[in-house]
Amino acid sequence: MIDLKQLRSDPALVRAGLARRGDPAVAALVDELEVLDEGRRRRAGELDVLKAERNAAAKEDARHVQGGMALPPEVIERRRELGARIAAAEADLREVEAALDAKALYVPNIPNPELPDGDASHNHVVRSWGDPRPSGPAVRPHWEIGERLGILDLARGAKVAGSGFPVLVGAGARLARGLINFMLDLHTREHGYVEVEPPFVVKREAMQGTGQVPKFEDDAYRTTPDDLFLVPTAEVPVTNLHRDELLDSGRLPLGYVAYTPCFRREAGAAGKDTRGLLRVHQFDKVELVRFVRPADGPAEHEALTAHAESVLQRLGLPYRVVLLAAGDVGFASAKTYDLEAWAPGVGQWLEVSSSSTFTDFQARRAGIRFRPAPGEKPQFVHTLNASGVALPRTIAALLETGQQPDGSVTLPAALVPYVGVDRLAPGGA
RNA sequence: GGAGAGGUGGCCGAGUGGCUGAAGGCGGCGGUUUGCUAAACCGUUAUAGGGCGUUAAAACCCUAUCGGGGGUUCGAAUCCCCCCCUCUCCGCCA
Repeated sequence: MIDLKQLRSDPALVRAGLARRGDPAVAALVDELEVLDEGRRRRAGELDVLKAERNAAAKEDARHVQGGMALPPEVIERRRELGARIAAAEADLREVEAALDAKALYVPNIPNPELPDGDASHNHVVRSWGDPRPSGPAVRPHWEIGERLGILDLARGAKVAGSGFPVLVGAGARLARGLINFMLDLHTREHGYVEVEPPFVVKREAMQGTGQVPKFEDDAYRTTPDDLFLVPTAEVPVTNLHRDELLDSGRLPLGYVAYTPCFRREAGAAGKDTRGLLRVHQFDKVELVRFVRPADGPAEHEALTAHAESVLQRLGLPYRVVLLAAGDVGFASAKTYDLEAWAPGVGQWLEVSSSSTFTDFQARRAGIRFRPAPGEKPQFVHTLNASGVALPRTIAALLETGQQPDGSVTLPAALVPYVGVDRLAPGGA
């Protein structure tokens, strides 16, 4: 949520920051917000004066009545008339406030100044890890490997739920389960996260708190008649764990790790890189969420990114870390690193994690605060999250990286205890 | 799903129409006492919006907030209606 006070005190800075997103509609929105904000303050001020009048009158009347005297009819008439004026002014104010709130929810976060200018073509690789296996005709894509091993059944998934709902079978299912357990163990044991299993559906307010709603409502699966949303990421239920709370400052930083399935309609993304496991409507993901003091935000973001990276390192998957440009960062994010694993079969870097700091944007929407020190005023926390990591593309990279000439796939040592075998072979499920 | 009881500040808890932003307690903070610790005692301690003010703050003024929304009333934490949540009992059920 945009900070209206900041917009009022430093409109040039806010506008310049938002302009870097490259969306002209945002500037128009900000213009409207300023007008509405001005109107709201004027009306609220007028209403406060009327209410002060009513409160003073009520006190006076109370003395009168308790002194045993009845209120004269003309006084009651005057009070009624004041009440009517207040009611009218309230209705007027409510209307402006509703319009203001509705607009404000559509304003994205201000990109961090460190981000490169421009659109996605200006994203840049800040570091990489590992030696990518060369592609070539003999290096097959994961969907071929998966079907041949009998661990991936795209056709039957499509029959049951439609395209984009893959079915993992036998060792494939065990691989997914093993990956989830491996990642949860890594983050809880070595990185100090508290594991949670949150609800897999959330209320509209929760979606609004993290920024998926109202602007991106069509990307989510929504249930009727309860108006609950299937979680698009564990970020939503986990961040909202502390919605409308004043956190004890001694508890910060707070780190949670959660496994959930994730559901995304991917409206408008049809046809683009959708083969095999590249883009699906339901997938498994282990997510890291942190609540931190604002001053610690930048260092926490680097640490968080490193936690996600360690998963890929343990899995022996070469990857690169990409800093997103101002025109490409997500709506709620101020700064995002994408982690892209190399998939030699499809010959692409696959985004398997996105590590973001939302500064106080989500905290402001969701009302998540802390008191810096006894006696000081509460402040909004900073929220951060990173996938740690998402499964389908990681499985794609694992299959394509580990494939052998004989058709089998070797698994990284870290995974062997979790899957129970060190290689996947045809018929060996 | 049925019946009943509840939801008040960081926490517990009093409060059935005006004197209540709200008793009391806990916790926090400051102080007195103390060799130190503990205890005792005194004081203090909500959030938000706006005004005024400031380098920035504080102080000060107004308004709102007792689960959420609506209503009655000159006036609502308190009365009425709807909704949400929690607890107890019953039913159903993985």
